[in-house]
Amino acid sequence: MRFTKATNYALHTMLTLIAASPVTPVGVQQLAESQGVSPTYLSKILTRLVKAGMIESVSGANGGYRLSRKKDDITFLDIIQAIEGTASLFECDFVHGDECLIQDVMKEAEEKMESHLKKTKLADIAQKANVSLR
Amino acid sequence: MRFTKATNYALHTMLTLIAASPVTPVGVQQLAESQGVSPTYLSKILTRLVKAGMIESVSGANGGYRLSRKKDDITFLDIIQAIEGTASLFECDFVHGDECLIQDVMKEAEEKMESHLKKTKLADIAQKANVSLR
DNA sequence: CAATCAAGGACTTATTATATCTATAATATC
DNA sequence: GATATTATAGATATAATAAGTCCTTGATTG
Ligand code: SF4
Ligand code: SF4
Repeated sequence: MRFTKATNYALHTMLTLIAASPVTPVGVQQLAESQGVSPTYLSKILTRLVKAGMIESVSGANGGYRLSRKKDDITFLDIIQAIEGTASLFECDFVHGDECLIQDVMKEAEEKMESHLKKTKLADIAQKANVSLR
Repeated sequence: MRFTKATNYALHTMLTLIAASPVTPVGVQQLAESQGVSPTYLSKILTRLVKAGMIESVSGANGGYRLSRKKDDITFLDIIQAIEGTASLFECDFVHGDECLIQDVMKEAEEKMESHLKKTKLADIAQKANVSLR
């Protein structure tokens, strides 16, 4: 079990967008090039962020993507869940009674992780270091 | 990103072994049947637990698997790492300087989860409820 | 020795991740 | 209004990993 590369791309793109102008959109071409990934693929990933309401897209010439929310509202968890989904990391087909002690432990562990990802805002690290890719 | 089914099998098997006799081994046949998984596949999984030193195997007739450590030494994390490995959940090909703020956040989040899995012993829940499978 | 059991290698199948390609729709600029 | 630019979306392709099977070998019991 690993986080997907898509999550990695999403995080880096968001960092770039946070550092960029909140008005002038950045094209996927440019975003993709700096990460060494194909524009079409990155586009698919970013569309999920759009649907999650974190960024907005601008079609047409000079179009691209820009933030839709305030920087400070965006957490690591938001981005990760937009890409990876919100399903539990530990899935079990059966249901043994209302409560399962195994799942309880696993879920609680997961929540510890999510809690940290939720309280860490992307803007926190964006200002600390302007991450230069590649 | 999800935990694999192999981890699920490993956890359930360990719970069974903890509840079972520490001397008389339990055959993989029996362990597999109770979980609805093939014996050969489960065998592969259990071999990893053997190599991790948590259980020991007994070949030959009336053979099988039994605990090698004390119950109280075995944590969720032990089992999970024996199956899933210990690699970081968030991998990045590049190395941008000694420290990367993104990886710092992700690693710390991961450690929160691991910390909980490490402090929870399997024996804790084994005694609470004798999990009956299926 | 014969039956029983785990270990391990080679292989297959299923599922998911990681793309690519093409067509379509929206927008800006001229 | 025509053209270039750019995101969206569906279909498809490839790669990687998970999940499972099969068969052989070697250890142990009785
Ligand atoms: S005990 Fe819990 S984790 Fe195990 S099979 Fe039952 S519901 Fe699933
Ligand atoms: S900034 Fe960190 S996570 Fe991003 S590419 Fe560099 S090392 Fe990797």
